[in-house]
Amino acid sequence: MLTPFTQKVVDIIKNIPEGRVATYGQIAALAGQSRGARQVSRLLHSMSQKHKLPWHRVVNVKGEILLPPSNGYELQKALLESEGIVFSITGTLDLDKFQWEGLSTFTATDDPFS
DNA sequence: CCACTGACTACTT
DNA sequence: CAAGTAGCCAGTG
Repeated sequence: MLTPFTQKVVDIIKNIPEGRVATYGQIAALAGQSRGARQVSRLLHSMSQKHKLPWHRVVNVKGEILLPPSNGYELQKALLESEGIVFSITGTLDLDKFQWEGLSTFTATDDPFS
């Protein structure tokens, strides 16, 4: 049995639109845990396999990939670039441009079904 | 059930 | 600006 928090995190991640990214802390906050960033990361690890989550759209608050080059960094970077995300020379991406607002400012923009 | 671990973040030095 | 510290809490054995 998983907690409601977990369910919500999964749902939120599944709702991240292509070409956008969200931070762990942001997702945690949307799920009701303003301090649950670490749990989000854990959930990503555990649930992504079972729920087929777009874990590559989740980055840290600096807009950079956390994973070490030997464990998926390049994969995530490639996936994000294929969705339109552009990385700067420092290996980070522009959160000002690509960070998902989380259903607040977008609302009807990318919600054709709902 | 208890203890350990961890794709984090914010604050402080 | 870089490094250190504390808080957070669900999964797994």
